[in-house]
Amino acid sequence: MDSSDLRIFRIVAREGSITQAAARLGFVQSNVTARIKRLESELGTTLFFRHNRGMKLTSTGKILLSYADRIVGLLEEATQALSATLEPIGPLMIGSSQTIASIHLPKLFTSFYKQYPGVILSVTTGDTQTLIKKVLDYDLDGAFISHLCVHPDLQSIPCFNDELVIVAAEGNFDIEEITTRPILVLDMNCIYKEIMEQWMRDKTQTRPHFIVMGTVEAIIGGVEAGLGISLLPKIIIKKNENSRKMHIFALDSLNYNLTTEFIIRRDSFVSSTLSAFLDYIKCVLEIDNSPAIPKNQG
Amino acid sequence: MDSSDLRIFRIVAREGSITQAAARLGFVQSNVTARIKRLESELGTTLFFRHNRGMKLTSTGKILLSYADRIVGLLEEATQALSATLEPIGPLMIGSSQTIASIHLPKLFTSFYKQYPGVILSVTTGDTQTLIKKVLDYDLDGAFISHLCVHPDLQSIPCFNDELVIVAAEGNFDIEEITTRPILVLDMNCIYKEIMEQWMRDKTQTRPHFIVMGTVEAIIGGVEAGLGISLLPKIIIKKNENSRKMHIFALDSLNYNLTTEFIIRRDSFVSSTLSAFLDYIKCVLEIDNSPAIPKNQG
DNA sequence: CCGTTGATATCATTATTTATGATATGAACT
DNA sequence: AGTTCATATCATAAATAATGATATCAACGG
Repeated sequence: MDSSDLRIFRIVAREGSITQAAARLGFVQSNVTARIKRLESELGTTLFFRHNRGMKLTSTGKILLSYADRIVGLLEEATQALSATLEPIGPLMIGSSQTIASIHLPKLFTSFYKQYPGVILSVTTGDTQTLIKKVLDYDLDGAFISHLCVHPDLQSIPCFNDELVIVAAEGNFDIEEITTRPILVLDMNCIYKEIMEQWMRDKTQTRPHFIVMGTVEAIIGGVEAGLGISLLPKIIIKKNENSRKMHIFALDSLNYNLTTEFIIRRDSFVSSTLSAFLDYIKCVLEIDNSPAIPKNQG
Repeated sequence: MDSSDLRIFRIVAREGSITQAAARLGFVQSNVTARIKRLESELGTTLFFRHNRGMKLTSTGKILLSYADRIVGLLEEATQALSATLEPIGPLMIGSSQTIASIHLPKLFTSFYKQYPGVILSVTTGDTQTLIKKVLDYDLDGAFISHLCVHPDLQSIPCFNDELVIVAAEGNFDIEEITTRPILVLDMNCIYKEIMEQWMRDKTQTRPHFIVMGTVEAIIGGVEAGLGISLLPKIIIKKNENSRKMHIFALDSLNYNLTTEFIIRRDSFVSSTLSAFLDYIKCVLEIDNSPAIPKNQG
C-alpha cells in the first residue's frame, strides 16, 4: 500500500464515484478503477459497494479512510514543514585563531561549501579577546577559540582537540638545552604563549623570553632557522614532516591537548547560514568522535 | 513526496549509508542514491551531509525522519487493521415476510451476492411471531418484519417503506361496495390482516370476512378472479401492472405506509457474514434515501 | 420492448517511472 | 601511488501506471 493509492482512494471515497474522482484527479476513469481494484486485492478486502450510482464505502473502507486522512495529512504537514526551511544563502562571518584556520578550516570549509554553495564564507583571524569582542559586537557570526569561554552572552561547542608539541630546530635534541632558547609566539595574547609560560615556570626557574612572529609560517621558519623553539599543534608539523627540518618534543604537562571551541552569541537570531554551519560542525564532530566504522545488521 | 520515498529515506537515515540501505532494501546502490536525491530536490532541501564514511542527517532530515516514522507506522497499522477483516464466507440465514421476500429481497440479494460470493444466503418466510422466535432462538441471523419490534434482546434497523393499497378486481370501482367483499390475507397473523381489520372497523360497522390464501401469488389470483379484495404493497402491483387485471384504491388511513425493519439479536456475536449484510443494507438504504444524485465540486 | 443514460470493468497499448549495471569520482588510509 | 569504501552519474532494461476503446450492467423513459 502506497500513499499514492491512498490519495486516489480518498478522492473516490469522498466523491462516491470513480468517474468523478478521475475527473478531479485528471486521470482517466479506467486508471482509477484499476488502482482501487488493486488496492482492494492487495488488502484482501472490499473497500466499496458498487452500485449503479457510484461507489459507497464499506465499513472496512471507512476504517481505511480514517487512516488515509491521517497519513495524507501528515505527508502534507511534512512537506510544509520542510519547504519552510530554505537553503542557506548569504554571508557567514567566522573568526578563528591562526592555527585553527590553517589546520582545520580548509577541510571543513571545503566540504561545507560543497554542501551549501550559496553561503559566502569569510574567515577573520585574530587573538581570542579580539574574536570574542567581534562575536559580541555582531561583527562575526561565530568564532573558533582555544580558551574556555564562560561569557554569559555566549555559548560554545567543543570542536577540536589537538595535541600540542614543542618544536625545535633539527639537531636540538636536548630538552634541558632548548628551554634556554627564546620562544616564538604568534602574539602576546595567544594561548600557546600562556601554556609555554606555565610550562617553563614548572620546568625551570628562568623567565622565558618571547618573540612575537605574527604568523604560523613565520614561527615555523624561525624554528627551522634556529631562532628559537615554539609550541604548535602536532598535526601542523606532521602535515609536511618530510619537508621540515624540526624536532618534536612531547609536552609532558596537563595541557598536552588543546581544546578548541566554537562560540556564538546565546541570544541573537540564528541566521540560516549560521544554523547550517552549526549543524554541519556538529555532524562532522560526531563523525570524527565515532569510535570506528560501525559494522552491523546483516 | 510518496511513502515509498519515505521508506527508503528511513532506511538510509538509520543505516547512515546508501550502500548499506540498498543492501537492506534489496536494491542497487545507484537506485537508492537517485531516490534520495530526487526527494531532496523535490523538497528543495538537503537531507543528508555526505561524507566519505556515509550519510548523516541534517537537522532538516531529522524533522523528516520523525514524520516518516509516523507515516510509515500508520501505513503498517492500517494494513494490519484491514487485513484482519476477512472477507465474509459461510451461511447467512435471513427471515422475511412473503411480501418483502418477493418485493425487495431479489434485488438486494443479487447485489449482495455479487459483492460477497462466499456467503451462502438462505431466506425463510413466515409470519412475524415465528420469525422473531427464530431470531431469538439463533435459528436465523436476522429477519425482515413489518411490526414495530420492541423486544429487549432485539435491535432493529428500519429498512423499507412501502405504500399499501387496497386492490380489487377490474370493474370494482365503488369503494363502498368492495368493503362488503371478503378480504384475502396471507395468514391470520399477518400485518396486512391487522391493518385491514382496523380500517374496516373505522369505515364500516360490519365485521370483515377474511380468507387465508397462504401466498402472495394466490392472493393476487384471488383478487383478479373476483374472490375478494386485499391489501398489498403498491409496488407489487405496479411491477406487472399491464399484465394484471386489478384496480387500486389508495388507503386513506394513517397506515398508508408500512415500515419494514430488519431485526437482529442485540447481544450475540455478529458473524462476518451478518456484519457484511448489515453494512450492506445500511449502505443501500442511504443510497435509496439520498434525495438525488449529488452534483457538485467542479 | 428497446434505446439511452450513467455508472464501473476489462484489456491492449503507450508513457512514465523505477531499477539495474557499469563506471566515475573522491577522500582516507597504507 | 594504490587500495578501499563511500556516493554520483548515466544509458538501458524492467516494471508500473495511464490511456483509449470497448464491454457490461442497471435504471429510466418512450
